[in-house]
Amino acid sequence: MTAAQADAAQNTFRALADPTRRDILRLLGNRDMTIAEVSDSFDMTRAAVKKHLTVLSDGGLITVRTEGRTRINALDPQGFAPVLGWLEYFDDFWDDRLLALKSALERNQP
Amino acid sequence: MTAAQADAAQNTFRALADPTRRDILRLLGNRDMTIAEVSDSFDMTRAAVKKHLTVLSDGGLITVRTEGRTRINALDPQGFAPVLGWLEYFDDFWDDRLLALKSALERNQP
DNA sequence: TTGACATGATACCTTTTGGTATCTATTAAA
DNA sequence: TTTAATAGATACCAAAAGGTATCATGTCAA
Repeated sequence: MTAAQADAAQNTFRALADPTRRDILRLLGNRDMTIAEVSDSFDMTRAAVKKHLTVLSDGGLITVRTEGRTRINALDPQGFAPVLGWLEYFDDFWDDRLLALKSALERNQP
Repeated sequence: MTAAQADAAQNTFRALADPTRRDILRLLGNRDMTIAEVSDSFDMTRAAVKKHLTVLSDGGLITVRTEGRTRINALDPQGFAPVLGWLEYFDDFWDDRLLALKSALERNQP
């Protein structure tokens, strides 16, 4: 792994470490949103949400496009690649029992 | 997702957010190790490594067993389940192009 | 052009995090 | 039974993280 790739992975892992940011990603999985729209879902100031969006952008997990005076935040699924790549190192350890557990967890999620 | 599951996921994501801890997991993927053995691979005190191991244990990513006066740290692959489960929420977004990218990343990793 | 709206930027505060230094407890061996 | 090795616990420190408040900037509309 190159140094740049390692940094990218670090930014991505860091972005995923905060529960608010993970919730934001789920929101953006439903539809693109402005900062104001994202902020409506959280009990914090827009400035705080903006900081989270910046971290998510640094992690490559979202992209932002400007439309007039609004800025639209969109999920970027490719941003997950560094994490998936890192996790694959452990593929040998994931047996059928673990995959079953993973599926069970998935079914319990909203 | 229950509150307990959410907490477990948080502890796991937090454990993965630090590059030293991700390196420790890779080390333990090769073989089980004592704290002293893990410490040999890093330029920091055993106390610092011990803290990282505690965070990894809180995240469910390693288990510890006592043998005489040594404590053996071992990778626990089941600890990845909350992360894999969370990531699966985005499965719909992972198209062939992304999977190809993921494979490319994997090939470049040591 | 004025005014309202959507956002960005900065300063500041508190808590958490990653680290060291130091002390204590337990276990194996001479 | 000393003595050395392995590890846990605690206090402490600097830096980073998450948050608020405030001000500046750009854009649309009357």
